[in-house]
Amino acid sequence: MKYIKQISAYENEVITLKGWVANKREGKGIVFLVLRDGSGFIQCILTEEELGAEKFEQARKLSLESSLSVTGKVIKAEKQMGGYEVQASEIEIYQIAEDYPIAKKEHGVDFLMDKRHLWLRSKRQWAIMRVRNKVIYYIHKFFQDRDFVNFDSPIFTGNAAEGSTTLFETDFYGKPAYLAQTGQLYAEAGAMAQGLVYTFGPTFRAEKSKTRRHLSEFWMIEPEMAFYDLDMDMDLIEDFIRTVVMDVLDACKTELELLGRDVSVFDMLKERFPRITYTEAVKYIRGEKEHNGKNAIQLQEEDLAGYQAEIKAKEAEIVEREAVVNNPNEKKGVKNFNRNKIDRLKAEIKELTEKTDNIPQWIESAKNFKEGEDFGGSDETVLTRLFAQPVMVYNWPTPIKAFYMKRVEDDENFVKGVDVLAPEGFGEIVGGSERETNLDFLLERIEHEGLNEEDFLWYNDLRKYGSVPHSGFGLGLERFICWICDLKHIREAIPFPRLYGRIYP
RNA sequence: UCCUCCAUAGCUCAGUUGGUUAGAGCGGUUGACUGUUAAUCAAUAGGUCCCUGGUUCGAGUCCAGGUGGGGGAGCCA
Repeated sequence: MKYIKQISAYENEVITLKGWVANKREGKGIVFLVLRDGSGFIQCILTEEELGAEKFEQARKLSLESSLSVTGKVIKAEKQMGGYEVQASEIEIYQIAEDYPIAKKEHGVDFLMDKRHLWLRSKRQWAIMRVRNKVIYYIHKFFQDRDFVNFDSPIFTGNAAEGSTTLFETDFYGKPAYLAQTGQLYAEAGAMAQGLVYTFGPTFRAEKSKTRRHLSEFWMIEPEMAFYDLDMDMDLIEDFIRTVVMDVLDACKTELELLGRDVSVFDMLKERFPRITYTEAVKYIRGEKEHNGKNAIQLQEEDLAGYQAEIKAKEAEIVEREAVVNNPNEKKGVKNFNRNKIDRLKAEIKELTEKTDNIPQWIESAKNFKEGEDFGGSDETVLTRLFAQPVMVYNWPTPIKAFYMKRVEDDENFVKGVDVLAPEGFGEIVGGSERETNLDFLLERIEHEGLNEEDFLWYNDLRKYGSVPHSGFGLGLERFICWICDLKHIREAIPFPRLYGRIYP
């Protein structure tokens, strides 16, 4: 069996490929077929001359997503994606597909989400899933290369690990149980047994969030390291992000090109990531402190003006193109082309308008940011806009962070947590901390959070039997993929997204 | 839970200050065209205008409530 991915090895040879019709165009006596086999896409040329009248007639009947095998000669074709095409001498049809619902035309998200099981076949989704696969592989490789042990945490848990988030409740032999929102506490037990561990599994949050950054079910990677302090933790995070991203860029050149991802933005990863304290970050957000002569508030205002100018330009273009469409002497093809362009421009304007509607609120909230609050999505965007690299914000106010984070020496108002914010507005991709080892402090925080102390007896044991400084972090897989692929919405980063109000398919 | 926008053909969308028979493109079907890359030409089929109620001589259009969805806030990875 031969696959499209290896096509270059078979130049001028006759091979057989098996796959599906991704696209088709016809002329008299000739059919152009884009075949996809999962490993890639290739154009096949089916002519009446080569196939004979009967087979050619079958070929003409091939609908989108029909399954077939194509036997033919591999020919170099510079113009084609992948550089080759197949001159077919024989075809064997498995099935002529029914009318395929996903057309070549653009579709709305709601429609595509209902057809997610088919949407996954589209080029763009295909590329994203391939990148996801490599991201997963290189994350494992990163940790395995450094002798971390993959350590699975349970999915059913008897308690909420962090008081704030809403969890999915389920019935566990008559007792209430929750789907895990994090594996971290269990990873800590693992680190005390293995030294260096990482979990890699699904987590669940029942937040009624409707944003492009949230999923109800997502995959998280949580390393936990014995004898690591916060600085060592941050060193590892930086090494981790740099290594995995570089590996993936190298392994997924075709896919990222297909996605139109500008990979040059990742050159900055070679430089050290900025590390700033929460207190400094607040000053940047409010526009009180500048970085390289750039002020966060001004940047937002410039962005807003930029978007508004873009909208005006697109509106002007629509007027021009509408004139073409309304010209009775213009050719039909030209009119259609312009009509399509207008459709797309309108969609783009809609998106830009959403941004321009939001930015003023964001600026307001940034200006009025109160010290001690957590960052909102917009505050993160404002902050990351100042730096090329991912930004590490550390030493957070105690009340807004989880109970298990270690207090900063001599200042109980702050804890040794770190959030890593991805550039380009992709938001928080990593959250980590050094863990509290003082049992009294822990008990105090557990009580303060309103958590049930009995649920944490086992966790507290870790502080009684050979307690050591230790740290870890959590990476949201889908957010990481969004950043690497430049995805607008997190729902594209996972095969079957589970989000508020959606469980089908 | 709150703010905001939206719902018309299989899909993407028009639909004027409320007015007679609701439109276009794509896709489908049929035919014409040897090399196309969402761009040829022609013909043709295709509608519970999201639901319920109201205003009106008359509602796709206005009003109220509901349902579903997009974006954002909160919360978070």
